Amino acid sequence: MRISELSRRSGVSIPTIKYYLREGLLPAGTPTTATQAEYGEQHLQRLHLIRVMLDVGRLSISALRGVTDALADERLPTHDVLGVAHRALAVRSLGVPPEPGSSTEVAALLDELGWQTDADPAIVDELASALSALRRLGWPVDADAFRPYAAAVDTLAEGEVAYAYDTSTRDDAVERAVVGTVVFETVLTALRRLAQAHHSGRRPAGARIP
Amino acid sequence: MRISELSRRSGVSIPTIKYYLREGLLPAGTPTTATQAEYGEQHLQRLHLIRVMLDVGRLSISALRGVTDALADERLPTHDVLGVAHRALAVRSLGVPPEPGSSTEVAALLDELGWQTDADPAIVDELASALSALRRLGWPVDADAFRPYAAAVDTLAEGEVAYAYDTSTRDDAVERAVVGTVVFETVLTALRRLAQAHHSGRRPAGARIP
DNA sequence: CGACTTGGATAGTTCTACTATCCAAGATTC
DNA sequence: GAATCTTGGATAGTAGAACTATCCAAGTCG
Repeated sequence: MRISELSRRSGVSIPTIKYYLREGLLPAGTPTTATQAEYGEQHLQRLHLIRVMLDVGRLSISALRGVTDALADERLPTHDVLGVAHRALAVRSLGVPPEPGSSTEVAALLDELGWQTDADPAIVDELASALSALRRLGWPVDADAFRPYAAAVDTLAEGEVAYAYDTSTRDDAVERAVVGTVVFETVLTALRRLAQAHHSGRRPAGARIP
Repeated sequence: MRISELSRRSGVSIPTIKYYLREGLLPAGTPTTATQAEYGEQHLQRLHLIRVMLDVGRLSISALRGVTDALADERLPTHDVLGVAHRALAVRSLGVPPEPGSSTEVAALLDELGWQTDADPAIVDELASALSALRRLGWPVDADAFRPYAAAVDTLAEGEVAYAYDTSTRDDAVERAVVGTVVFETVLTALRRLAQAHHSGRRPAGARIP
């Protein structure tokens, strides 16, 4: 198919597709003549993937490029591509600088849980940053406050990883991991807010502050 | 204190503070003369809150304004302010339009869980949108796939709501709810990613796709 | 043959979150 | 009390992100 059909079937405008091509998010089609190229089903799938990452996952174009670059590097084994993709998904500059010691505190908790703390120092820093932000706002919390949250996501993550690896090709595994991480993240947070509304509504009226 | 001290103590530049004043995120100080005003500790606290919402929570200025506007409306009881704040936090235009029927499907699940589905139709739509996005990418999922996620956040949300209401003033309760929702959301997703890395690392090498 | 399409390049737009500059009134310092 | 900040308020400018529009020469289709 050519670009106009790709645009029609994906719902993405031609200028935007050209933009994604320029940015390297979408691999170039196979050229048929000097000024024309052919696109396949994988381009359509990739476009859907891009839209989901951008719209549902709120990823930036540059984070997305990190993922697609890893996908494009044929030499990398699945596990490494997953790592790269995972790191690309996690890029978020921490606005609140972590106070000294908070990273160690978080790392100690993770050690205790048996999780590798060296896997991704950026995420550890993010947790430390969240902890520091809470303290700056006057919340008397330590890393133990994160324990129930860790417990809650542990089993979820196990199933997700199992599902990601349960496929035949490297690209499928990476796509599953990326989609699962991003989409189910919004599912998780949406459900959490609904659960909060549910429990907030169940509070007896007397417990409410007038 | 005057603006320069507020800037020094908060770490936010004077032009930015002026910007927040213009945007109505920060209430004006009490004017001492025609061209000067006095700011208090609550302004400092509000600035910290704003920075956490923007930096940790990735909220937009307009979403933040929704929260601060609700806080500023003295007539609203706690529960309503929480509702407004909650809705302001949830604004995210769903890029993938939900397919027909998917909202009903999600609503059915929520009903079964005993959660009010009418509380916030926007969040239900968001879940429906996520479901549609997954299907568009070829995942054979239905709303039941969300069940373990709902179970995981249920107890978390219960504790969070209890903590938010366990305070003396309306503003404190709202601040707790907002901070808790936003900061612990990043905690939750960061921990989920660490848990994924942990379980991915535990996979036997043979199970990895080359 | 002539209208339309294509890939590629370049420039322009919209939105968000600031940042810079200016100004007159007031405060501070000498 | 004069000279030098500082302040609050207004207005304009900036950087980055994610598109969007326009142009063009080469090629395709009826």
